[in-house]
Formats: sequence, C-alpha cells, structure tokens
Amino acid sequence: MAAAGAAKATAAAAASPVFRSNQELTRLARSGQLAAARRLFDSMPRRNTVTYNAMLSALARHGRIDEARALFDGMPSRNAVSWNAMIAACSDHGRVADARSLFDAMPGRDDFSWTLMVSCYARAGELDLARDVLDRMPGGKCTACYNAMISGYAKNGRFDDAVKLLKEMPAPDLVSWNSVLAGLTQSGEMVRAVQFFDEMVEKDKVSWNLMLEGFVRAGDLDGASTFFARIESPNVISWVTLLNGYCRAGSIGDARELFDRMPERNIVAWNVMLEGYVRLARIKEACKLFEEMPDKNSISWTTIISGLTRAGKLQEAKDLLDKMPFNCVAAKTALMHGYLQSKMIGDARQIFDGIEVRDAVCWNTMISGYVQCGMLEEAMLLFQQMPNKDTVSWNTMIAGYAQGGQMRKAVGIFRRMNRRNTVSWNSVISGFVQNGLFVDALHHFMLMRRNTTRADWSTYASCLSACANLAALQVGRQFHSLLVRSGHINDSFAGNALISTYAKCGRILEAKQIFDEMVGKDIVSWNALIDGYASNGHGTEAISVFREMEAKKIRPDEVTFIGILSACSHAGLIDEGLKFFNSMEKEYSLKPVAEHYACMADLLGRAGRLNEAFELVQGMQIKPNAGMWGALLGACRLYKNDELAQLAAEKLFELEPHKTSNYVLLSNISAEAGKWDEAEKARASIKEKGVHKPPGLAGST
DNA sequence: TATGCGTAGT
Repeated sequence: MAAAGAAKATAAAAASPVFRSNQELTRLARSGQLAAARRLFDSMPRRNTVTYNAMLSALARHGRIDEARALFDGMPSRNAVSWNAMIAACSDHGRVADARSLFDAMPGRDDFSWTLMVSCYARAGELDLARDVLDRMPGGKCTACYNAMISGYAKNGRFDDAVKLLKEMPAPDLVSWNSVLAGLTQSGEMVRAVQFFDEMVEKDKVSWNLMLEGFVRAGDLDGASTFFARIESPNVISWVTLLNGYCRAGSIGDARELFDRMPERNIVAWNVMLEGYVRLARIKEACKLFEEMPDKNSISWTTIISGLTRAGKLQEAKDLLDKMPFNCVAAKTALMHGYLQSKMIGDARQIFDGIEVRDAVCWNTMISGYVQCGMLEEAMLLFQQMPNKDTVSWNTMIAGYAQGGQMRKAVGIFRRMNRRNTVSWNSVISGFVQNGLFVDALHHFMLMRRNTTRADWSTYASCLSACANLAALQVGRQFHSLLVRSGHINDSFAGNALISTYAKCGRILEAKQIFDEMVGKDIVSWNALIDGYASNGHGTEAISVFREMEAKKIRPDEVTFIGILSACSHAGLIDEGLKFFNSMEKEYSLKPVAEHYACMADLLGRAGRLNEAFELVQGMQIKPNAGMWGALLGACRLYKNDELAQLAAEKLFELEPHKTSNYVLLSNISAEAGKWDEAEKARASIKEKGVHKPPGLAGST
C-alpha cells in the first residue's frame, strides 16, 4: 500500500509544472542551449532545489563558474546534489582550492562528494592529497572512489601504484580495470597495455576500444585495423575510433571506405568524416557530405563553416550560416575568425555584435583579431567590456601590448592577473626579448621558477635568445643544462635557440655540436648553423653547410639565403654570393626580399663594386629600405666615394629623417674627402631639421 | 528531473 502511495505521489510530482519545466531545463542544458535554459529558468514562477541544481550544472558546463557560484550562494535551500555539483564545477575548471573548501564546509558528504574530491586532486596531479582523501573516507571506500584514485595513478604514469590499489580492492569492476588500461594506452605504453589487456579477466567494449585508440594514437594504423578486425561486434565508438585514425593520418580514401561500411552511423561518425575532408581542404566533398547528413549539430556546423572560411570562401560561409536553424556561437565565431584572417574587421565585428550570448572563445577571437591588426585600443576596450575573462583573454592582451612595443602596459596587465599560466609568463618574457629588454626577460624567468610555473620550449627559446643577445655564455650554459634536465633538449625549437645562442656567443664549435646531436633537425636548425658560421666570419664553412643541405635534398628557404649571402659578404666571396643570389629565384623559386638585397648591397659595397651595388638597389622591384642605403653609405665611406655617398645619404634622410647617425656619417665622409662645406652642411641639417634624440631614450640613436 | 570513476567528434 505504501509503495502504491509513493507511486501515486511520484506520478503527481511528474505531472506538476515545476517537474515538467525542470525536465525541459535539463534537456536545454544538455543540448548546449544555455541561453534558452537561462530564459526558462528566469521565467519559472516556482522553482525547487532540482531547478537550481539543473541551472547550476548548466552554467558549470559552459564554464561560467562565477555565475554558478553566485547562484549556489543565493539558493534558498541546498541539498547534497547542490554541493556536489558546485564541487564538480570547481574541479572541472581546475579550481582545486575552491573545491576543497566547499568539500570541507559541506554538511552531509556522500559517496559522490568523496569521489569528486579524489578525482579533483587526481586530475590536478596532486596524487598524495587524493590518496589522503580516499584513505580518510568513512564507512569504507566506495568503488567509484577507488576507481577515481586508480585512474589518477594511471593517468599520471604511476602504473604500479594503480595496479597495487586495484589488487587491494575487495570488488574491482570493469571501470577499475579499464582505468589502468586507459592510463597505459593514453601514454603510449602499448607493450604494457597489450600485456595488461591479455591478463584482464573481464573485458567489455570499452576495454577493446581503449586498445584500439592506443594503436591509433601510436600512429600504427595497420595494428589498429588488425585489432579492429578482432573485435567481436564493434560498436559505433570502435568504428569512429578507427575512422578518426584514418582521417588524422590523411588516409581519406580508407576513411571513406570504412565510413561506407559502417552498419550504423551516428552524428559523431558523420562529423569525423566531415572533419577529415575539411582537414585536407577537400571542401567540395565536405559540402556534399554536409548536405547528405541526416542530423547536424553545432559541431557539424562549426566544422563546415570553418572549412569554408579556411578555403577563403567567406561569402559561401556567410550564406550557409544564415541558414543555420539554431544558434551556435562556435560556428559564428568560425566565420568571424575567417573575416579576421582576411583583415575584414568590420564584417567580423558585425557578426560579433549579432551574437547574443557570447562565450569566452568568441570574445577572445574578436580581441585577438584587433590585436593582430594592431588595433590595441579597440582590443583593450573589448577586453574591459568582457564579463568573464579567462586566462586566454589576459594572455592575448599581454602578447598584444608586448608585440606592439608597449611593455609597460603588458607588464601592468600581467601583474593584475589572478591565475597566470605558462603562456602568460612566456608572453611577457618573449615580449621583453622582442623589445630588447634582455635582462628583464631573464629576471622574469627567475620569478617564473619561484612561482613554480612549468617552463616549456617557448620559455627556453626566449631566454636563450636573451642570452644570445647579451652574449651571456655562462647563463646560456645554465639554460643548456636546464633543457637537458627538463627533457626539452629534443624539442627542435629549444635546440635551434641553443645553436643560435652558442653561435652568437662566439662558440661556433659548441653550436655545431648541438646541431650534430639534434634528433629532429628542421630548416630552422640548418639556418641557425649557417647564420652562426656567417656571423662568426666563417664564410666557407657556411657554404659547405649549404652544400650539405643540397646533398641531403633539404630545401633552403628565404632565411637560409640571408645567412648564406651574409656569409659570402663577410668572407669577401663576391662571385659565389652573386651566384647564390641568382640561384634563389631560378633554382628555388624564392623571391628575394629586402633583406637579401641589403646583403647584396653590402656584399658588392664591401668589395668596392659600388656602381654595381647602386645599380642593383635602384633596379629592384621593391622599394629600397633604409638598411640597403645604409649599407651603401657605409661602403662609400670605406672606398671614399663621396659622390655616391651623397646620393645614398639623401635617400636615407628621406626614409629616416630623424636618425642623427646618418647625418653624422655623411658629414664624416665629406670631411674625409676634404669637402668641408658639405661636411658642415650635413652637420647643420641636424639642427635645421629639428633632428634630436627622442625624449626618454638613453644612448645615441 | 539535478551530482561521481573507464572509450569516439570542434
């Protein structure tokens, strides 16, 4: 009788308006329609705890943690689910301390709460703290809680601890086994994974799919397809995993064949296939597939719109977007991004303004678009208007000001940041380097270490560049050993920076040694070595490195030629230099740019072939820049050709009217030629034209 | 109807 009464009550509850609205709220939240969910929430005349909980996790799912917290704090009554949802929200966004204080303050902790806290610590890499929570769980550890800990160990490479805990469990389930397996396959430990998989007493589809994913991740597509054939009845995830493997490897033919063989295709399968085409810029096939898709969700729309914009078909993307039957911020942002890449700021802004509820990616895309166009004031205005700035927003502004030479503002923003990550530190450090403030760069590296923020290849590359510019050999050596210890020595970026550093400190032999030991040499490594030889006056060695490149069929790029031409110039190898210069376009279809012409002007000028140098510069397709005229002016001084000097100087004055040293140089040349009037005239123009040192800058200009 | 541990897509 009691059961019948309860059933009646449940039926009555299910029929109630609050219950039905709650269901709808959950449905909207799960399909990603946050704006609609919030509208419904706001319009509900009566709400219960479930209503608040549903809204809370909807906000959390969209990363709106602060709003979720405000809702939580203002809730009329909270149950365990409310607390757990709030803890989960903090955990999902790395707010470990907040999660912990909620956990501590929570009145009646249940299994969910303990599991969440273990998982939160484990995902933050705080395995000992996670273990502490697990061990303190009253009334026996629950299975999910054990599993969270096992997963934490396995995902952090502590496989032995994971297995040990698994063996201690009174009743491990499939999730326990699969957690260990996932750790192995996801960290590429395929040998151990195969062994573990064979030893598993019980396996389900997840186990098989994890193994399959492991083969795909390792790039072993043959192994993956063989393994796939062994799966008794592969489910959609198995099919999609292999399909995704083919797509990522660019084997679009195999992918399509597999796709056509699939017994049932869900939307993820369609999206993977679509993304496969888009990735290879096969836009026609992508559009055809998109048309054929039985269901399209926001990911499908985002993929096709970004495919069209990447193919430069902005109008088609816009037309298609106008037909989108629902509101998808990501797809609109993709079009915005396309406009911004093409510097169509107005069109991008129009899309931005038309988006009702913008997410952080949307804001950040627009801000970064302004930054890339050098419109820092507009970027800053938008940044200030942005309601929930994330780390990316802050980092974008820091990098923007740093690249724009406004280090004071960059540092100001950096100091005001709450949660700095590696990128934040890298942005200020590389900003200092780009603006010539090398000591500040190294100082901030020390602060970064004190802050225990992890350094990456980019950090090391910037710091090494600072060392190179300061010719700080000893500090450079310290970074070298840091690179070895942190395992970044095999990153080509860091290795390349190390080559340049040793070369710029005059240690070309050590540079060569790094180069020889490097595993993944790329074109930048070769260029760094050539440039190193060139700047140390070893022209012939630079050329022989170039010959080695040719022998190994490594294509030189524009930068290679800058190095090689300056090597010829320093070594006085005029004819070789001319030959290299001529081969650029003929043999490698590389168009010479300003820097190459400047090298040639320098090369011919140093050899005293001033007339040829002038002809070259004046016959260029591009407008000569100050560097070229400067090189010629220097050469004129060396060879005491004051007539040509006058010509070069005039051009230089036009381009750099405020640079004092140009006037001084011409004055000296004229004086050396005995033309005192000319010399005096040049000196006088410094005062006449109001040439002066810019205020606030020490040293000469 | 809302919250936790293991597998696929932007």
